[in-house]
Amino acid sequence: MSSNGFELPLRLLLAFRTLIDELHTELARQGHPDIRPMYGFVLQAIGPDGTTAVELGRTLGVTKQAAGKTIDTLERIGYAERTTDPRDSRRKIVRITPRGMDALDRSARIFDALRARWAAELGEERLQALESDLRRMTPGNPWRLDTPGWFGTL
Amino acid sequence: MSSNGFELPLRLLLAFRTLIDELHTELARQGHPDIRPMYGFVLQAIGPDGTTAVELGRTLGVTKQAAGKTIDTLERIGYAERTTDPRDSRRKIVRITPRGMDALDRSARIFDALRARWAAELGEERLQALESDLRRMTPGNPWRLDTPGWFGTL
DNA sequence: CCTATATAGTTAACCAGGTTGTCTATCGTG
DNA sequence: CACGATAGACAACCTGGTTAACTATATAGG
Repeated sequence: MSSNGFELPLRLLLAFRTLIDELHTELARQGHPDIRPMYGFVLQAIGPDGTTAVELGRTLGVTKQAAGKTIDTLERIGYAERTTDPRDSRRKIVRITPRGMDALDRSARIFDALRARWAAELGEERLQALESDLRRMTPGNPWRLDTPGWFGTL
Repeated sequence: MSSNGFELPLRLLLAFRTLIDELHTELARQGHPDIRPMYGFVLQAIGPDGTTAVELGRTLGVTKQAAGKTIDTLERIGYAERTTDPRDSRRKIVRITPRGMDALDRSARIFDALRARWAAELGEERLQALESDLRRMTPGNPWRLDTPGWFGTL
């Protein structure tokens, strides 16, 4: 069956989905029940220095309006906040709140734990080979995902 | 960097997305410009013998209403059709049209070609190891994806 | 100095694909 | 034959996208 080209994409998706599901189960247990898969990516994309709606949209590969809506949501649930830029009053700097940082830190730790589980199951060597192979077959910068909603545009 | 747990899910998603993008570029070139990523999965889930909305929903892990909407779309663009079941007039059997079959056949061939490219790049042995590892870390039946829209519900 | 152009952000209308809840028609069984 | 279960359709709503239009501010040029 490994010669069936249909399986490869399916397994990649399934593996991703499995990891994300496990992450969110654990995140919910640790006090972040209303976080959704993409929020982690978005917070990561905002970065420690903050960003603006236009820039975030550019990073994520969506329109500034879509980025703005996402920021609205993140703000509403307390993971990000908008502040004005004193040097350009058109701009509003989006920053991650302490609660957002907490979610991000926990995500990182949970992902590490999940990776460790994979390593225990497959062996560190095989897992490193897998990661290296995936790195080889995918574009360089993993942040330019165009992810949020690209599967919605399915 | 391979010890950073964040990278694994990202690369899995990116790899999936890359394959799907390449598939659709090629599919568009071969006369199926308006097919969308999930249609292939859905057609696959419908299968050669047809199915019903309820059953399709069960297979894909979505509600029968969502399955019904998807069937509407597939019908509108000519990839599927509804026929009534003579033995149970409540049921409507959804069948793949010849055009739908054409898309499915081409998808299979394109996926095989993409897999061959991976094999050429990584070596057949490494690729088989990768597939086998992914199989080991994901649930058994790849069809029970819960895929359509799960990332929309992101 | 003052006008023209570019940029940041917001709002509105729409779309796709999901959800829940409700309703109708048909099947099948006690 | 009546009643419960099942198939499908419809409506209202949610989320996360899109395009288009508008406001406010910044900046460069004549």
